[in-house]
Amino acid sequence: MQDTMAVPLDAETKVAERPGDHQAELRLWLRLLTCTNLIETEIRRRLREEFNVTLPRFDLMAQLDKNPSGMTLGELSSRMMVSNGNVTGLVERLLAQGLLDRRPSPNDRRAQLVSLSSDGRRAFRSMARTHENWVAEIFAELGPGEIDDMMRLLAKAKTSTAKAVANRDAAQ
Amino acid sequence: MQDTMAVPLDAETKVAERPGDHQAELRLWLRLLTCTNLIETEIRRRLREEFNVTLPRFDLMAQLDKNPSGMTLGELSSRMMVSNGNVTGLVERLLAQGLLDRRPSPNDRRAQLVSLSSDGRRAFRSMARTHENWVAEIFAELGPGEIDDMMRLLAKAKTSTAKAVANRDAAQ
DNA sequence: TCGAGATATTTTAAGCTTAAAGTATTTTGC
DNA sequence: GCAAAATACTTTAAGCTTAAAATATCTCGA
Repeated sequence: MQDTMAVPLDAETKVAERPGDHQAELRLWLRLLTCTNLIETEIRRRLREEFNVTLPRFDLMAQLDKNPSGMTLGELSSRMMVSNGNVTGLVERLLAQGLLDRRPSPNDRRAQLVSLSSDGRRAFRSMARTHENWVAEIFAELGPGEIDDMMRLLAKAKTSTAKAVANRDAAQ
Repeated sequence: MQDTMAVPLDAETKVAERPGDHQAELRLWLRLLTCTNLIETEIRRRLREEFNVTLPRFDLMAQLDKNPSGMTLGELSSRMMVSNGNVTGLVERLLAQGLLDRRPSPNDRRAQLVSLSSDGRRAFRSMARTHENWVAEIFAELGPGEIDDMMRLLAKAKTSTAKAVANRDAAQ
């Protein structure tokens, strides 16, 4: 029978061949999204309540902490996977708070380099230590083996998604 | 030695006792967030490009499709896990598009019932079928066993998070 | 029944986010 | 060199999101 033949189909073909019957994947996506949102909401709430900071600002500061020599807005944009215009606004607000320093790029008059100010670095280091403990608390019930399993499964989901994105891009 | 004693500590205590050394959890959270955002961005893009609809509007319509007799804004708000004010705006925009019907609640003059209009239902059914195939394509490289594993791990992460949230709430 | 508290919703102010268009500068190919 | 293309960034308009305050209505107990 057609249905039981071991024809090697690529993932895209498999999906196209069997419309309907994707409940398992749909439930997985729903659960993945719900779970991630649950954690993200809690972390946003704690950052706001304990440090009066937003998650995007925290993330931007984390990038700068890893790059002490400074980054351009374009580098921040691609590392954070957000638009250029988004970074423009975030940097403005962090500069206004005195958490960032800004200087012109020595090579390129279009670009500017931003880095953590000493206040910014001090604030970030303190937040990061606490943040790490929050995350550990949130995942406390997962054992080391389960963490490894999840890392592996997420890596696979990521490459699977990348292929779907590539398929879509190829089809215009 | 203290470090090797098999003292039964609950998750919260374990975290508090060993500040630092939570790299594995931190990397897991980063990967979970990145992977979910990758998928979410792709789905948002396809919804916009193929159907000119946003993810929040699609989600709201999905709730109404599951509840054909209509829902109050408050029910929508709690099912979607977003604020009341958020739902007010989404419903306004969907009404303006002619995708929703609205009527006063028969019991409660404060509340209103919204449901999909016939246009809305037709549009949603069409989008939902395609959306299901997108999700299947995105997770195509995961086998049934891997989907089950991930479902189980996410469920565990969810209960673990719920406990962390409860801990935090208990501490004010 | 009356008033206090609860509930359903809206409004407001602030911030995040994007796509698209615009500006300034640099790079590239001839 | 110089024009065209690429790049770095900003601006704009639109939408999403929240917390907090405000409004309207309902419920419940004395």
